[in-house]
Amino acid sequence: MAIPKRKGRMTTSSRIYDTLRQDLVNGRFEAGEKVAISSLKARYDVGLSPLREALNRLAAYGLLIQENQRGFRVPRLDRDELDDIAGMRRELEGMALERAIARGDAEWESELLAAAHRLKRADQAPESGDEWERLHGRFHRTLVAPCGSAWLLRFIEQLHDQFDRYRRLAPEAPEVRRVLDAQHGELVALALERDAQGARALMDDHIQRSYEVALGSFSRGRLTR
Amino acid sequence: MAIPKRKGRMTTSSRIYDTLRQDLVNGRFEAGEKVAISSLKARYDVGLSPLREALNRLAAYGLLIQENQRGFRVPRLDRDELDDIAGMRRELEGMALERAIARGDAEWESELLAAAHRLKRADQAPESGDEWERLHGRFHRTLVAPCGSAWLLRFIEQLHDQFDRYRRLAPEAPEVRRVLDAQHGELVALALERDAQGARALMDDHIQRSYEVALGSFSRGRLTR
DNA sequence: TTGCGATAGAAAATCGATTATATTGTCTTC
DNA sequence: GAAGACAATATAATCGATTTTCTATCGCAA
Repeated sequence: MAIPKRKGRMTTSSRIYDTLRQDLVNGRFEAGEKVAISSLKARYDVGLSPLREALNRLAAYGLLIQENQRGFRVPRLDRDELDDIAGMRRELEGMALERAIARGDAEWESELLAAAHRLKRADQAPESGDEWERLHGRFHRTLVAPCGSAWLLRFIEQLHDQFDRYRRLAPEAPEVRRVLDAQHGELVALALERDAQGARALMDDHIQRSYEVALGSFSRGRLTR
Repeated sequence: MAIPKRKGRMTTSSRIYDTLRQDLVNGRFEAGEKVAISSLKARYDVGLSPLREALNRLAAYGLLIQENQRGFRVPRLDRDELDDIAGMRRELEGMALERAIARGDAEWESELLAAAHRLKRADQAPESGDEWERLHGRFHRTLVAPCGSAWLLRFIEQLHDQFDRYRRLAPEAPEVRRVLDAQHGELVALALERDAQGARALMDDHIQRSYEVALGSFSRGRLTR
């Protein structure tokens, strides 16, 4: 068995990239805001070079907008773009889910059950929102993981990050939240039954409802920072 | 080789990004090769900072692999990955084409005809391969442009770049090339007739044949640099 | 031999300072 | 007053040098 590589191989660049990505997805920057590089330098206590490298990566990834000679901006929240992101999520995650159901093996079933269980426990422990986010992302990743297409997974990941920018700013919607949480379990059930059609339909509905929650980012949500 | 200065707001970073992207897509670097930063510095006659920023962007875009503390590598050419890329192209470009046909207006029809005509002329003038590549890319972009989804277009663009890494290394296939060239015209005809089904089917076939050409990158093509 | 540790050299990552560009504010002119 | 020119300031981009980390090689012991 191969020895697991040292996790410690991290550069300042990569660390700050991860941190900034999280902070951008979680709405810790005002949408549309100009990102003053020197203020980030102070805020995260890093040098210019690794910081700029991280910003360049984030711009290529789509979480920042880069304008030559004018630095970086946080993308605006835009209703049409949210529609686009949600629509693409439906298409791509539906596709990925069907394939995953066709290809996933017994090990996948186990991991899926585990991921769903962890998420369910987090649903009921409302104290740690960040932990819930982590497990939620992980559940959705696990669901589509064996779809067989690395590029499809990559795109889905990217869309999730974009989508979450909106969702995390939206006001809480406890009733919808309860439905969404329940759907996670139903998705697992349909996946285990290998009901691709049913699962895809449910995923579609799941994303649609999430989208409706995320739409809230345009009303009250924007102001509650 | 010096980086040509372009008009407009351009940074060294952006210039070298464009150049490197082209060079990577066109197979001017050996697949799997480790990219020695200092050799690039000499090759393109730029400083370390803008070069590293460009490399970071390219890694986030998927044309390079970044390994912490070990710099950058050109991704290997991998048969399974080519399958993946071609498959995703079929899915996404098919989807985009259907939507474009449903939404494209008269102006789109004009631009499409123009793009197809320019490409056709380039087909018959085999001297300038780079120009043909430019017009070919432009034609395919025009075809799907009014699909209505910026993210879909973004993903398609990215997949094209990935696909072309393989295609440009593959040996010439004049007979298939002739078929592919003819299909461009047929695609325009079907688009103008608003035959979404037919156009999608043809696009599927078009990508499939291109894929078969690109497969050649695994035999002789690899050596013809 | 084979494996281990030390080490010199190479390469990547980062820093501190400089240069180039954009932005802001002020003054002038019409 | 509004528009434009200019200077002052702020910020982005880049450079040259330094620090850190990897990698190849060697000597030595089992």
